[in-house]
Amino acid sequence: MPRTLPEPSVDSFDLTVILSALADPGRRTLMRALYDSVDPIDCAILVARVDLGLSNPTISHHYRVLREAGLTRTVADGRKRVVRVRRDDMEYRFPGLLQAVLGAPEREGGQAEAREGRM
Amino acid sequence: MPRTLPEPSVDSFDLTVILSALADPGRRTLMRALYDSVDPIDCAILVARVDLGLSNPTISHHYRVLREAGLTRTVADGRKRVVRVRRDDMEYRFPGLLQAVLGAPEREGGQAEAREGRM
DNA sequence: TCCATTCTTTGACCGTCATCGAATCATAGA
DNA sequence: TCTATGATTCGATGACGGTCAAAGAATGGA
Repeated sequence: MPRTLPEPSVDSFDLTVILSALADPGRRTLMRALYDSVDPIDCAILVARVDLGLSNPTISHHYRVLREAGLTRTVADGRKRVVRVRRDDMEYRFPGLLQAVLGAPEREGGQAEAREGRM
Repeated sequence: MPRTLPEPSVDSFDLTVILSALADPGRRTLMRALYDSVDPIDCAILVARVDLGLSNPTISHHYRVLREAGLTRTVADGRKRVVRVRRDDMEYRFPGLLQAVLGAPEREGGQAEAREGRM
């Protein structure tokens, strides 16, 4: 029987907590991978895909931080953990934030970008 | 003679540094006051207006963090410090980020907001 | 030149955080 | 029931960050 792990209600989102959660590069990497996918993803598969180079306890810690900030929803089903971004809730409380944080390149010319106009 | 205090070039903006800078409530308060104003503001006047309840060294520290992240530009003229948001640079590197962070209410029903539709 | 004012830097303190190894827990399968 | 597997918790450690008091520039005025 799947059970949803503890998470804050959308009304109790805290911008400080959310920005602190997004301030970590590893957590942003997880968020981007989740953000690109519409469907929920198996935690283990996601981790294997992005390869953060961190230990299992640390990964688990990061998942928890994201979930307790309200950024993700995690459903435990047996030994499996399925996670997804709380898009609607985030959009309701902080419109455009996820797109601005996850959509922009980390550094100048990071990923494939438009790169036109403006000097 | 006015001199601009050291700041990063727009090409060396670091999302981790910027989000960390914005993760502090006091710094966000400063940023909002700056963001609402089009013209540069005298640091002392700004601080007096928002009243963070912090010591002078701490305020100075926060100003420095914002500046070194690339969020603000500070010009020293005599004993006066004039600061403003680097809107264009931020918009170029992280479009929509400042609006998303500074425009949304900190908590549910924080400031005067639309509050319509959506349950 | 000297003093008073204002901001910054320094140094220290303390709490928080990222990280890992080891131990613990929970579940699926034999 | 027993065991193997995957995730979490615990405990420790090192680093970072916010804060302030005290000391140190820098400036404007007497």
